[in-house]
Amino acid sequence: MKIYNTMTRKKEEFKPLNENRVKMFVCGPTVYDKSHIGHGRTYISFDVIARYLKYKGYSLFYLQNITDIDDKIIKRANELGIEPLKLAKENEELYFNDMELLSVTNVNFYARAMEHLNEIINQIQTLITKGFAYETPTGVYFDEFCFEDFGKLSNRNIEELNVSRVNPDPTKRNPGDFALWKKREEEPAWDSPWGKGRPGWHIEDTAISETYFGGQFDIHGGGLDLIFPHHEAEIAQMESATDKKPMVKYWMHTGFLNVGGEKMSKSLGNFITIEKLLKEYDPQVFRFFVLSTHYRSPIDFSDEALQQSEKSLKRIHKLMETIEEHLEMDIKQQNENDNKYIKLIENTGKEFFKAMDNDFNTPTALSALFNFIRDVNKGINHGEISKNVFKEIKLLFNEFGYVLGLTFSIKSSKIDSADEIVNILVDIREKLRKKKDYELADEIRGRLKDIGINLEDK
RNA sequence: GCCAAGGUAGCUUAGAGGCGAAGCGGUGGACUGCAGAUCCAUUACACGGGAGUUCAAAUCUCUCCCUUGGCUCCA
Repeated sequence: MKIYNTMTRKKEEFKPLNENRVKMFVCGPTVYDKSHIGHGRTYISFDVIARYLKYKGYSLFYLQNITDIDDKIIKRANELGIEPLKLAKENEELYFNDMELLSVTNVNFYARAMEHLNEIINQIQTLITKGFAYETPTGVYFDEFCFEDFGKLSNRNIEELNVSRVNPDPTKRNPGDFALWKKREEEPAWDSPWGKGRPGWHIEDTAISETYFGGQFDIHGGGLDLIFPHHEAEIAQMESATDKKPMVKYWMHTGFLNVGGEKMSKSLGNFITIEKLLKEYDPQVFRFFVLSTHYRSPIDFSDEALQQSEKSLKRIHKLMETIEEHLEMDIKQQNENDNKYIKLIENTGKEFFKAMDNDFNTPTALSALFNFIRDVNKGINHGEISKNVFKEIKLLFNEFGYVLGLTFSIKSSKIDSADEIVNILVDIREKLRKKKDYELADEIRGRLKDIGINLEDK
């Protein structure tokens, strides 16, 4: 299996540090607002990565942090007139809820920054003791020039990063030095050896990952936007604090989600929350949409694209439905074509997993799946498929479904769950059709359509 | 300016030296009282321009053009 490593900018053979144990850390959200579809993209991608690692037999521990205190949270909480931690808690719950709806279910542990204050303080203390960090009247800062590798992940050089900065804090040694601890008197603030204040942005992740993983782990992931400065700072902190290099064996970053070709932002008015998305689309449709593009590529969100995904997904569902029907029918348990189809099933599996092995290439995996669907449909039309083969096909789709986090089984149609009154109308219409009274039958269909109920004859 | 990712059929996306991909759409057909849905078949000069390397290039090299993102917080 190969994974693209942002550090080396190429695909590398995946070998965990410790036999088949895999430690994966992915940067979680700052819970100052509802989550948006960009979060959805990133966490769906890592969910599939997690699923596939498990499927391959790795013993995975997937850790994610939750940033529950920072300037944005405080600002927003002040605007709303509530406690910052309360705001964080509320948004965190919404986040969990969104993730569950999107079938993002493989994080083993969520670590909140505020529940790791001791670890954060300890790590800062270590950095000061070892001479990487220094205290000033405004806070504790990391001295970038003490870490010679600074910039290695984002491919920048430290001199350039330290020339022009707008209004750098004059107490800092270098303009680019970043805060580990911000001294603040006003609430919310916590006690520390350097007085009251709160942690800087980058330190929580390394304090948390060191706590649960030690100084080194296999995979660190996040959105593309986190490479600089966030991940760069993490490397500097962790490798300086522990002296272990490299901190992370494989750095993985997901591409951006754009809306209508533009970056999603509140000022552009194209900001879409997951909550809003799910009012219009089935979560599975969004998931399929995300998986139809490679995780590192940018993906452009639009209604057209989502509708296209909806149709594609339906093609899969339809086949599953047809298979269920055939399993209930009186057809042969096996037949002379079985070998041919068993082989087809095997080859499809191979192709699918080969694509997944190649840096989690879900679009190619899906194209193997659709080729398979075409061949199976053809087989069904020719009456070539036996019950045994149908069962095998079902098993294969279950496997695919597990890895992708998609449910391929049939959904109850809207008619099934419709009101009894609608069912009565449908029954009457059936009788009219048998009597060939199409005029009245069509009127019923037409009027049901007017109120949003579509009837489709078998 | 610096760093990064791109330009592939009408659209959305894979692929990365040789065997012309997937989905959506278009067209034709099957099915249907009709419509729809579904299925099958088919379609498309596909690889931004130019030069080079090679027996062979969408894939490698050079060059030019264009797009997007980052360089302050951001998944």
